[in-house]
Amino acid sequence: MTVSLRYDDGTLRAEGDALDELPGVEYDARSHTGRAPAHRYAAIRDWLDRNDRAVDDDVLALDTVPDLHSDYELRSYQQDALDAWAAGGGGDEPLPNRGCIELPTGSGKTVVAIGAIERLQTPTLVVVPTLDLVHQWRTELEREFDAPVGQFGGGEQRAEVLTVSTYDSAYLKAEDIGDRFGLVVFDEVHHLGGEGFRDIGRLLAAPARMGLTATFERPDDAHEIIEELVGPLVYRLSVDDLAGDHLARYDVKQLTVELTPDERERYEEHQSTFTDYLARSNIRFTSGSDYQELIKRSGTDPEAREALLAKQRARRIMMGSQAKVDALADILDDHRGDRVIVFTAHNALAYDISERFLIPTITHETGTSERREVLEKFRDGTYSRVVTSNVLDEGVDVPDANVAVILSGSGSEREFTQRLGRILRPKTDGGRALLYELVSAETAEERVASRRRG
DNA sequence: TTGACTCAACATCCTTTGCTACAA
DNA sequence: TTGTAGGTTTCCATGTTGAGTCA
Repeated sequence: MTVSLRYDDGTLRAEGDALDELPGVEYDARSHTGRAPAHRYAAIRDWLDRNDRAVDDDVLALDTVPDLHSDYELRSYQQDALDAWAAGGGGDEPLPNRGCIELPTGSGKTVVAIGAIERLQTPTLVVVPTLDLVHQWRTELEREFDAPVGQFGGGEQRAEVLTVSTYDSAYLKAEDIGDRFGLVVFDEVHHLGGEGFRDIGRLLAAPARMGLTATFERPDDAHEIIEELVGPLVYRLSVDDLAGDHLARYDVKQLTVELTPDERERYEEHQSTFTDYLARSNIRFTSGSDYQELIKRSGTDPEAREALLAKQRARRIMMGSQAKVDALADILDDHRGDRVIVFTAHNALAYDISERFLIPTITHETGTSERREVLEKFRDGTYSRVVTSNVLDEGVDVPDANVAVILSGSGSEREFTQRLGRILRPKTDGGRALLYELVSAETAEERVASRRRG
């Protein structure tokens, strides 16, 4: 009656009796073997243990770990988050050491993971979206633990007891290394909802899983898949919960500006090209995904294509209106002594601002060395202002500022939260941070702006 | 090691009105 | 009656990143 479990290239192989009772296992009667995606390992083991079934478990191949001890003292909310995670939660049969934690940028998410590593004393894989974060995590882990730290990504492929990987490299290697870790930490776990990246979660057998993010929910509802792969949201604090204690207090000022008559005319023309097409072709946006229908049509229907292009042009006008640039001039004037980051939605606008106000700019076209130089000079005070598009939203260690100006942006709540996070590091003088949001009156931007505020 | 390139993957992209079929 | 879910699978454009290749 013994059930034997093995890891086999990203799946679990089960042999024995009554395999069809096991949760998530597909039984093949001919070969008398069962198969399940590797992420079901913890649930299957849990079921077997609860039903007093004998198990020959050879799934994990874990290296022995040195004593993983960190001197870090968790803040009370970090401790609460760690405890909630250890208890698991949600669902009918919650599994321990599983779940996602939502904490604002700058509140010390890394430290919660370090606490988990120390508690479990098991080989751990940390998965992060960018190489910048790979380096930050390596530095952190090497400082906290007396253990070698390996890396997947950025040209290195070396596994150690503690290993940091990009999502891309984890995707490529998951099948090979899926049995070598007892704990996996997904930093910026919302990425795991991506169509391809979710396979990483499926192919790993690690029973303990932690997801960290500042914005758990996804507009496409893929966080439900994340809950299945990592665990439910077990702990959550918002920026407002920590403002004043561990993050700076802040104010948001929304400034409404008018289009010039010429801009207004062009905006209305493009916008109506778009809406006229919608009316004519009977397209209704009853759900968010209906926009896909329009995009699909534009592949074959020139009018649909023209409608979309017109919409693009209208967006560009409202997002980069003259009045916004003028308002920015006033803001920069009012904040001569402050450290200001200006955000735009389009590179062209970022370059315009850069030229007009002589502010250094960072976009994805900025090379690594130049980028490093600009950030370094912003950090040491040589520059007090930076203009950027979407580059600094996530995964880059950006020096603190106290004023942010959103000249234009998408309706994404995530983008807004990340941009706000850039100014929330506690101020030495206890001062408040200030975020300006510029919105063109009577345009679709009013709706966009309200959407991103949740 | 670096830099320049290509490629693939991911994310956002949206209007305010009310179709159609089916289940509770 | 009322409320809720609903077929299809791919991609107009822009921004961003990591991996891989080649010099």
